[in-house]
Amino acid sequence: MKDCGTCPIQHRAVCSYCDADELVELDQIKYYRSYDAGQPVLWAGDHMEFVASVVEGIASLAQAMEDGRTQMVGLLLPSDFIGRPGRDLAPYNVVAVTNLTLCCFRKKPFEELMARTPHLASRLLEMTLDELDSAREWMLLLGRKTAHEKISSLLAILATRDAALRKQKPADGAAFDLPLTREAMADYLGLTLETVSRQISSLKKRGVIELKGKRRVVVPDFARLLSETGDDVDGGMIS
Amino acid sequence: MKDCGTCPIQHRAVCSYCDADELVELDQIKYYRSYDAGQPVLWAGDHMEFVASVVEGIASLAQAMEDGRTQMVGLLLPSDFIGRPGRDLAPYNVVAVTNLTLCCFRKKPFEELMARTPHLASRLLEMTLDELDSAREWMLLLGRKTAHEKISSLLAILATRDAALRKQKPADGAAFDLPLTREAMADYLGLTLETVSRQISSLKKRGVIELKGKRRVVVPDFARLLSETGDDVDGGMIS
DNA sequence: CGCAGTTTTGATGGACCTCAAAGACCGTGG
DNA sequence: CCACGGTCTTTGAGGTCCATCAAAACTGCG
Repeated sequence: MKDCGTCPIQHRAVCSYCDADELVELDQIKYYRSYDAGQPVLWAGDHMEFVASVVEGIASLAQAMEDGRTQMVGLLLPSDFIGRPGRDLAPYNVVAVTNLTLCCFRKKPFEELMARTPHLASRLLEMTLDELDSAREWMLLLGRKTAHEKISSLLAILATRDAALRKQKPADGAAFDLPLTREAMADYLGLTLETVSRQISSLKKRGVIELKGKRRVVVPDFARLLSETGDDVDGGMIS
Repeated sequence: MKDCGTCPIQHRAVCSYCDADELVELDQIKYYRSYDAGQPVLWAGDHMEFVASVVEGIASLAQAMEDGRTQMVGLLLPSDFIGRPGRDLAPYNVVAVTNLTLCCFRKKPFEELMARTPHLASRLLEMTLDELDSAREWMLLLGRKTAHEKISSLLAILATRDAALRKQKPADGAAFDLPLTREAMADYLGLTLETVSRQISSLKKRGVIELKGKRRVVVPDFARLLSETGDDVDGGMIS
């Protein structure tokens, strides 16, 4: 049980608007839980006895069809929220992509607390609206972008987010880890893993990116990468 | 200015949890506004001076790329909400698909009211979570379904929603209007209008649907239609 | 009727999927 | 240390679904 005062996501999580009293209440119903990379957190249809904030690591939210086709519908990063007040059954599969630490809240008391304090509810509304925006952004990618643009967009987003973690803008020469396997990227982008691999090879061959080892990506010219995404060079990204 | 007491969406709209006092306050900041089919409501980047509920008709929410590729990211039906408290600029194009009536609230006072009353905020949270679910459902369709399954899914959803309007389950022989042009369907499904047309012709030829005139669709065997969507026959649809 | 917008249908090509095999990486155990 | 298996990745060859280009048919309307 970690202390909220040293929590790395305290300023962005669902509890970020809470005052000291509310944090005390939350403290009483929370517990930490960890998962190794690859482990499932929830299966679609599971009964959920908690809601949670991602403290560290990355989780994926995915839907599967009966024949095995899979579409990732969200990447859960530190401070993102898992679960929905008022809902019992998990609608999607949640899997730990990297080693993962969650700050879980027992669902029932969390819902009661939410009904009593507007701080939790209003922050959750903000976060949900943000997620809706990124889901819609992703719909454009899935429906209208080429394989080439899809990969470039994903890399641009990962680079941007990685820079944001250090409170910077993505710069030329920026390097970041690629936390996803080819298959996970394919499931996120609505492609096959072979196509993902080919497009990455092509970006590498054309000098848009460089690979240091298998997991580290270097972007020598960020504007060049952006120009491959199909988005407006300036705007495009909302979040 | 219509009376809330006779409003057709009073039990589902953002104001559905409001008590009489709150409705009085809302009444003072609201106004009706109508659009003909095809008319734009908002362009991406516009300054928004109102938020609104759809009272009657259908609007589309769409993103466009510079080269003209367009992806619809939402269909706004009666009781759906337009706009986001706390945001100034419209992120998407909103267009009236059919004749459309909105119940608009001046944005600033609406935000103030929302900060004061949890009723509005909690209903909006619910609605936003529902929209997030359908956006994610749509991501699976866009990323992983075939053209064939996409069209079938759209028709199944339209049939289901139409039945829900009369508080029924979709039944064999159910008929409904197709409010979208081929192009609008294509933009929603991430296809070209030619592909949409061909798939509809194929469904018609195989007897899965019948067309009465140009706009009316009859579904002789609803289970048959569902089996063409690629979804679980039973569950699949969340909303 | 003639015209503009929408829809249908046809022919062709290309982007991406599928199937297949080889190569890289990594931990384990002999 | 190297062999070995497992997982992930790359690369290749071929096929298919859907986009593209093009034109005809249909619809509604002045």
